Amino acid sequence: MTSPAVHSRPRRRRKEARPQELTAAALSLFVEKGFAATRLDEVAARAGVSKGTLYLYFDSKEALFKAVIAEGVVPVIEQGEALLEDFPGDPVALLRAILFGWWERIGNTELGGVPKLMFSEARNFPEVAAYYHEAVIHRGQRLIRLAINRGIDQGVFRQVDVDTICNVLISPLLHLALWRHSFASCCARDMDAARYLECYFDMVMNGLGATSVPSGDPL
Amino acid sequence: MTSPAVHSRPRRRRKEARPQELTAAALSLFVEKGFAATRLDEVAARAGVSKGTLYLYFDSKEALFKAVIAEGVVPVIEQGEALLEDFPGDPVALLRAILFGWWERIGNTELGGVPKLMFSEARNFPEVAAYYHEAVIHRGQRLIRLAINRGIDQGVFRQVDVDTICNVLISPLLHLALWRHSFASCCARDMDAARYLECYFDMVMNGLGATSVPSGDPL
DNA sequence: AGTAAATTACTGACCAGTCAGTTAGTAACG
DNA sequence: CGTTACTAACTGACTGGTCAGTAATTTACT
Repeated sequence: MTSPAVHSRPRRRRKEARPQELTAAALSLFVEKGFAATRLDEVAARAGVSKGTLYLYFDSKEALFKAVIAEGVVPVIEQGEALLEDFPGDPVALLRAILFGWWERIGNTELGGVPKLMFSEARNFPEVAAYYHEAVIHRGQRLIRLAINRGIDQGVFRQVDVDTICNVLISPLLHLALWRHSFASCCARDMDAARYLECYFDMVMNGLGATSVPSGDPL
Repeated sequence: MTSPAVHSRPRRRRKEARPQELTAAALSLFVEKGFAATRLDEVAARAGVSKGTLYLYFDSKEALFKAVIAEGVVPVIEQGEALLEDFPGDPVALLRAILFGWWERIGNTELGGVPKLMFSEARNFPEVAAYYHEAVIHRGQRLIRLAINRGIDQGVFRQVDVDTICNVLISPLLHLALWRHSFASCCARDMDAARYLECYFDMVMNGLGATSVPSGDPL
């Protein structure tokens, strides 16, 4: 037989671990190069298998996309919901925990590229977009809404249009994440994240008319 | 404007008007379908010519992209700079004019799709991104910065991190524009723009500690 | 006629998805 | 423990379609 280098070919059979390995590889590449520009050959190669194998676990490129979201982002939302469930601190600390937690667990990780991915591809893949909207956006909005409502009920925040302000509040965080995965690569000065976050949160608390602004870090 | 092709053969020679017709068609399609998903055949067809003609005026798809920005967005920035030059009102009115003007002239028009386009493609076309950053983003940031500085100088706004807050302030507007060109298509409820803008501007003014008259420390 | 403007037909690279074939692992038997 | 028989994981060459960019040709205006 042809017998190519036998030494470095593990070529194990790993039915159990494959899907996670593939979605992890796909996440990296999608975030790095965009969905359209990522070839399935590359995804497979990074996961250490061939493209054919990828198709044993996922029906299509789109199905892989959906799996990336389900494996990567949805669990973080669930963590957030758990946090809200039994949070000890005041509403300001809660809101800070949610917003800064988003940054730490999504924005400032590889997952921070997912919002860009979704904005870019929502129109091309409406089914994936609908799933993301339901499983991530909607639930994320709910988290912020509940935190603000708690603050209003306690008289810590002034009366605001809660449904609308959820989207305003998350905007600067999304913007920072989008920036990092687009212009930051090619335009010299990166935004200073810590400075940006403090400036942002300070303005938001003033904007909400927060009556007590603790400086301690809840996370 | 153009005589609507009476089936037989318009096939006129219109060297002067072609570039604008082509960039206009390209803008529509890029915004509608994304850059990668837009075929040059379509762009040419919408402009009423063939693909070969397109290549008489633009060297490549990327060159067309750049032209779309130069023709579409840059002039609006120039308008903004003219506005700043001789604006009669107070800093609050100026900032409102800039931010709401952005929405009216960019966000709420076809051009509102350009930020999404840029975030999506910045990494794939670093040269275009660099041009956009220099000709649009940088100059836009400067507009907001000058307005805020004017407010701080007059004691109308509190002291803030001006360089950073420019990016925070534009975020919700970008977010609304991005939303409209992505999830809005497939997820039932569109955001109510007027309501969103008022809620946003109200929060921002509170966040900046805006007062009509210079006064003592509000906190 | 001469030439600028535009069209049409073509090329070559690219890539999602397929499938006939290969190999790693495992069980059954001696 | 070794051999054989079997199965499921895996492979990679191939297909069919797409599309940016080019070249040959035709049309319209002076």
